Amino acid sequence: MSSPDTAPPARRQTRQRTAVLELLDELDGFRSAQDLHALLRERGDSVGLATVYRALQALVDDGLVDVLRSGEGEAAYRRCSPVHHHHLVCRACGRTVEVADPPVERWAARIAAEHGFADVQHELEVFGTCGSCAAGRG
Amino acid sequence: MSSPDTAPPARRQTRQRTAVLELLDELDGFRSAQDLHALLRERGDSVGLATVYRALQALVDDGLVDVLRSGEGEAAYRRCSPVHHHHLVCRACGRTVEVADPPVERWAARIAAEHGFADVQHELEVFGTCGSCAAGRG
DNA sequence: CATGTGCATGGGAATCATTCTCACACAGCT
DNA sequence: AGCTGTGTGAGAATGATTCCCATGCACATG
Repeated sequence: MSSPDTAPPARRQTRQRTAVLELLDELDGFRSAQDLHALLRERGDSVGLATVYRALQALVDDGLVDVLRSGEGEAAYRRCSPVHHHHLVCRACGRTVEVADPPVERWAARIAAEHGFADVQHELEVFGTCGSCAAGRG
Repeated sequence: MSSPDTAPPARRQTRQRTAVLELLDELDGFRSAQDLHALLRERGDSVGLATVYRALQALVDDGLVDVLRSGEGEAAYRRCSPVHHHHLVCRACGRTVEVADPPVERWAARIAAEHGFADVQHELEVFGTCGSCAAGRG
């Protein structure tokens, strides 16, 4: 099916793209494109905002980064493992844990089949308050 | 903390809010605020766009309507049952089925507890192509 | 039923994230 | 070193959603 005839994107390695990926590697938790752009500026790795968006989109396409749409419609990005997984996110500090969920996978497939749906795909995110944040203010 | 002393909002019943809710009752599947606004106009129930947004937000707060953020950051609304449930949405025609998922509920709670997360909440949506859409191209 | 008070309305401006435009720069190849 | 096409950047453009604020209407009251 997914034939590799579509030539590989052949991403060109530029200072900007490297900077974005390196920044994501250092951070934990989801960050908005605007946040990342600001962080890059502080660092001195000045990159245009549009370029940050483009780099993030390319990374998402390549499966190196995951996107999460926050409640306000602001997209948040995070460096993630390439295997299918879901997220357990602290709504206070943003700390994120990747989790696998075999049961949910099967459940989704079964429910979809029962209703005659094909080509199934699912999105699952779990939000909560992590231990540190629940304990004290810090 | 969140004490119930905050008096109930005591929503005022207006022609506009009634129109929005009635429209949602007739429709199946998630619709964007802009769509709903356009539909109301066609119907003759002219309502300001800002008012549609306000009415929808109020309905969401009251738990009468569910929101779903589409890939493009455009919010979609749908009249839903007040009990906790998830959605099986056809990505072609938008037809939606409400589904319950006891196993996922438990799984989420357990995973969260294992990682020390409290006050857990989860979001799960399943997307696919429904029978009608998969059958013929139209 | 007449009246008063305040939330609701509407429309256009304001906000904000994201994308587009386009001339110019540079990565990768020869 | 020279070519060529993709990547970049600054600002304009787009589009959804919210804000502002004068006016309107729902609801309680006398």
